[in-house]
Amino acid sequence: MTPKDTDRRSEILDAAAELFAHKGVASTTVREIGESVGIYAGAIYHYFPSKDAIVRELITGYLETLNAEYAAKAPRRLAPRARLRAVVEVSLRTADEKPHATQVYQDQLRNVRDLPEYRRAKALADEVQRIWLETIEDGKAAGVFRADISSKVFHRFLRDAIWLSIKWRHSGDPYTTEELVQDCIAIFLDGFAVRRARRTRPPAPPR
Amino acid sequence: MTPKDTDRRSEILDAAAELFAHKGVASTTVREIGESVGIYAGAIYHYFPSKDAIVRELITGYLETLNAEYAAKAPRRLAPRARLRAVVEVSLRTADEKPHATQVYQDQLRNVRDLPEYRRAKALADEVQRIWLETIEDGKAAGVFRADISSKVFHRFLRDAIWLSIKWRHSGDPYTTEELVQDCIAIFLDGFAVRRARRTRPPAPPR
DNA sequence: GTCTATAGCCCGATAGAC
DNA sequence: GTCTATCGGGCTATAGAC
Repeated sequence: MTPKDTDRRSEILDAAAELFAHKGVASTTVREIGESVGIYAGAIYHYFPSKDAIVRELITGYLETLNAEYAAKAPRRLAPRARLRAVVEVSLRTADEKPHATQVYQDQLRNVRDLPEYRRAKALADEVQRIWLETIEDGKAAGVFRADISSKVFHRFLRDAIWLSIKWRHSGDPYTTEELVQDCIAIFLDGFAVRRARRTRPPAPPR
Repeated sequence: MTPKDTDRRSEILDAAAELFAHKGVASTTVREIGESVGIYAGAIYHYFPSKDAIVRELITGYLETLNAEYAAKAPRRLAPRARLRAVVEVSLRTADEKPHATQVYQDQLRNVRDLPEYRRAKALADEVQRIWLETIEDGKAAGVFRADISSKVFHRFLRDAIWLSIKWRHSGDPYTTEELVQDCIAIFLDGFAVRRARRTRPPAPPR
């Protein structure tokens, strides 16, 4: 495959991602994808065997990046609070860098997770969940997270809040990802209620 | 309109809601809606002028119910913490009672909020948001909620966590709505971290 | 009020020229 | 590698019989 092919391929992938994220996969036509990169619909099929193959590649690529980033930036040796912060930060930064793929993943996974073509995507998604739950369980075992709330419930609340943040951010906000990470950790770990008795621990160091 | 008409109409509405929620609006055909109530596609158009009119009625009905319940169960005279709890509880119970309409609303609102046919739905959605923000701002003014976190950010996190809970619940869980409300309030107000210094206030009274 | 039948349109995907 | 042209099919919505 020549470099030109690679360029064109990823051009198509990017254009499709943007359309899918904006209008939904079902409502986006192959013709529209072609138009937005300046070729005819038929030519798309020179690079991808089907429309669904584009969706699949977007989702798989997103999940691969996410898992690689978790492994690099949120290793198990970190203290639970620091590791959870790292997991949150990686998730938000990845959503920042690949907002369209993130959106497509969230919109589509439920519809496709049981299809045999998506076996690999499902395995990658399961690994993401495993890392989240391990982080939470380790924190409970260390006594820094509350044992009276189910790990799965906490995981889902936090994950959903993070996922959906891509729908209300990027509107030209001055609100940075770093601020979002801080607010996220502040709310989910320390709560929105004003504390009667101040905690003795200093705030988490900036990174 | 005879009672039989009314029955048939809401039968169609319910069947459509279930299909829309499960497969997405775009991927659900009018034929399928007809099949699931035992009539032909053409007959649907005797009750609704278009497929979109069904979607619109579902969304508007959901938002009307939600606003009415807020007014009844979460009046402004409640203390901020109690009112926030009531808003959360009403939101979760309404999602429980109309899971399909809730899902359709969440899936569709972004796509349709600027369409003139959805002016009324948008106004109702704006009122929902106004109540949430008022509750949060009142709590800040009373000194029971943290002033260092943006009300909008907190609102979005909490709202998204609640909304998405319909996607992972109702799987025959023994986990009740009441437990979910409690966990939700516990996490979002008091945080998931173990507290070094115990709060002097007793736990919120059950209702 | 519900049926059958179909108009009219757009879709994903393919074939073959260049 | 991209074009033009088109196939086969599914869609929403309509028309007219009963």
